[in-house]
Amino acid sequence: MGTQTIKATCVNCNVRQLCLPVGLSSLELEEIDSLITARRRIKHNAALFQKGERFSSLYAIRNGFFKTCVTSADGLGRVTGFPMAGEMLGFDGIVNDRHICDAVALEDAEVCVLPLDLLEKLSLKVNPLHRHIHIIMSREIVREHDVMLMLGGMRSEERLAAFLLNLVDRLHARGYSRSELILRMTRKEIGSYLGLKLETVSRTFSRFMVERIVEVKHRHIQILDADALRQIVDQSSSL
Amino acid sequence: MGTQTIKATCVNCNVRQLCLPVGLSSLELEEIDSLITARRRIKHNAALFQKGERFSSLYAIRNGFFKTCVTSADGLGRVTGFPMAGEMLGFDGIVNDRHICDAVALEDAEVCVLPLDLLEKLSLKVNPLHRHIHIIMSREIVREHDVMLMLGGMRSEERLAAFLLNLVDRLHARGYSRSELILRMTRKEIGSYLGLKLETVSRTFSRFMVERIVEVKHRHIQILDADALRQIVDQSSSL
DNA sequence: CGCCGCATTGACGTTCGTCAAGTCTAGTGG
DNA sequence: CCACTAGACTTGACGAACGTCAATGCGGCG
Repeated sequence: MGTQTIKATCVNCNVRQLCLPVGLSSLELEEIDSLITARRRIKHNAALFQKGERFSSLYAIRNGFFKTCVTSADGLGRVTGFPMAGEMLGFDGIVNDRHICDAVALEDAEVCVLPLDLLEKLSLKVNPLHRHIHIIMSREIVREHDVMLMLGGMRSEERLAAFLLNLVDRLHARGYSRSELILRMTRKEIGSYLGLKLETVSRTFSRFMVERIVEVKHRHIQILDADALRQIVDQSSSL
Repeated sequence: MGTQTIKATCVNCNVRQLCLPVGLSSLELEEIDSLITARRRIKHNAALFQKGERFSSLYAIRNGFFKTCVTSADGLGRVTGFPMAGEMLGFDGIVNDRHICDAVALEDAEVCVLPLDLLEKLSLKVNPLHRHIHIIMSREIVREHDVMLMLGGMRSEERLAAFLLNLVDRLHARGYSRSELILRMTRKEIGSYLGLKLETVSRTFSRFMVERIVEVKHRHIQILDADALRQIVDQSSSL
């Protein structure tokens, strides 16, 4: 089993164009590699971290697909995001030194562990890194911003259309088709993320099928008319 | 008019316990003061920055009350936050070098201008500052996180209750009453923030009055039963 | 093969949005 | 000082969108 011990580095990572090291020189890249103290494999349905857990590190997803969710007191939880390979997790934990949500793998996954204090030390040396962290956090702020706008002002069709377009765009940036995708999450999880009940998600999918906008076969989605989806998103109601 | 030129510094700022300098030594505090190149006075209804405007600086609110909003294509906009004295603005602009929303003063206000590149340079010298920026951005991520949960899963009463409690808490941290407040925004702006129509906001206020939970006289709010409000928030519907 | 979780579909109820009328308030100018 | 007005707010009647409850279908896994 010697092949299993091939060192996983940023250099041989297939999402290095999307992840933390974008725009760094190969020298700087090695510095980052040196800071990654560990990688963790997370099995399907296992948690990378959980609400209340002590914060110490950020995580970069090397491969796999996650959901972030809060499992509220009443038992049921709410999904707040679906991060995928090349994206970073854990920023919620910095402010109070504890994570405020769970991160659960929706398929077997692997992440790079980035201890924040090491990252901060390193960014004293590697100058672009400094700005880089700010950019990634700003991106997360903007992402949540967009979700807020969606949740506050869109109706079910608009939400689901925006959701599908967002997913397929991000997948396309990772080399996948821009018209086909496999959903890694249940209708309930989609609904939770979109602020809808699972039945509404299901009905809306059905409506899209009738209108020949998408082809839905359980979790396999084919986008037949991306322009129609974009049009639906754009007509998002005022408020 | 000599008194007008008194230098405004962090040292004599009455929100220094809440703002960027928390936890810094007086020496470090002076460093921060040296980095604040300018202060800006923003008149009621004027914009501190606007969507599309080039990003260069973060802003710390010295006094006054703002709303952040996106004025969408269709004319009407959506409010995404109500930052107040001691809080920071502008993180949305870092990622794409342009602001993605407007920041508008809801009363005459004054802000400290913090150019990001100077801030980054300074945090090479002043070590705690480094972590501090991360904490403040993390706080913003968590704040938006909470808004997402509200917008996705709460009904009108729960949203308004959460809104009032949040406002009064933040005002209390600034030395104001924990049971009385003056709303600086219209019903429409509240509704926009909460994902509700202004009529619904008005009706919900009325219901709270009937139940003797709050006393509402236009924009003057008196909280009669904070526990009842907290109870309403806690029973937020599942999903 | 049978079970169980996920998904779809239908009938019905609730909540909130829409439309509209009318009130209140602060600000303006005679 | 007061009438006038515009904008903010309140309230009511109605309708649309989504949630709720329930029955049924489907597929994967032991």
